[in-house]
Amino acid sequence: MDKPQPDDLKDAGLKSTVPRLNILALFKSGQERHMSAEDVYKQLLANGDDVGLATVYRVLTQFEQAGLLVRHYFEGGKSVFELNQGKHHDHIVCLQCGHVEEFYDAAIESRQEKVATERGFAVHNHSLHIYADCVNKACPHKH
Amino acid sequence: MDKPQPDDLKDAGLKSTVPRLNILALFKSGQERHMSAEDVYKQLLANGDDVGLATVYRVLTQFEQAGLLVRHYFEGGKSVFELNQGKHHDHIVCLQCGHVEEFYDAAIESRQEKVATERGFAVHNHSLHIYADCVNKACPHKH
DNA sequence: TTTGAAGATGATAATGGTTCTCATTTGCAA
DNA sequence: TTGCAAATGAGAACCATTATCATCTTCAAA
Repeated sequence: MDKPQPDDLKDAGLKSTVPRLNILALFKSGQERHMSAEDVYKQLLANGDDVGLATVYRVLTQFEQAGLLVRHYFEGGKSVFELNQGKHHDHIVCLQCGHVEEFYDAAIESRQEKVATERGFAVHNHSLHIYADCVNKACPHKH
Repeated sequence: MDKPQPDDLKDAGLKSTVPRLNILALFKSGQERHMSAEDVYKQLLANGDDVGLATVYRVLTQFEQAGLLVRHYFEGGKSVFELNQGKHHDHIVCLQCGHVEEFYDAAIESRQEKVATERGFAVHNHSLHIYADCVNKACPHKH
């Protein structure tokens, strides 16, 4: 199941509409894992899909609430979305080319939980963003 | 040296002006460690200082660049500043009352560095935000 | 398959945080 | 005290995002 199924939407309690199918398809295409609303909007237009920016924002938010997408608040103001693959991970963001790399470190995860509970907090979620520079050659990553 | 010294500004290469002194004094007063531009603006007005919002934003940014303040991008859109005390730390933010608690965990820090360098990144900085609920009684924290 | 109403869309206005503009004021070295 | 570069403040401008609302779709029921 890589191609968008109307069921993905149905299961999320959302009507299966053209904009929603297109947006889900875009994320599932995997070309770009992390996209802002603007990115999605432009990509859809480039694909010839006629969609409104307001709809993109709405759908992105709905998908987030439905658990289809995960939203990230990176530095820079605009939030970025990625397909929810179930498995949590954190991010390294290249300050030069904007490339986002994902990682998961069990030790970090467990220490976080420990720190929070020790202080009487019930963890909801967390975000760990490492801002760095791609070190080798001229940014091995895209753009 | 807890009261604002003109030298703090001089050392940062900034002219010693009334708004800058007031803003620095506010942070050094320690009443509120984490404040948004709006928070600072309102507090200054409440103190009887006549300042413009634009100036607050400008000064906050200058202080950040000068290393006097540290800026945080918590969820919620607006950035928050705190006095730079030299020692890095991360944050737990209560989703109910907005209370911010600081912590430092050496294990987490070193694992982060490891993860990043392993992937060919030169770490610039990072942000680790744990979003949680104060677990005991009705939010032991303020507001 | 047609139909109708709830729900979705999209153009645009509105919002909220932040930055820019520019005329006026201030800090400070000479 | 003076002169000017730097700083300030009021308001316009900006940008990402959300709200409004008239029109258009989806989909279940007939």
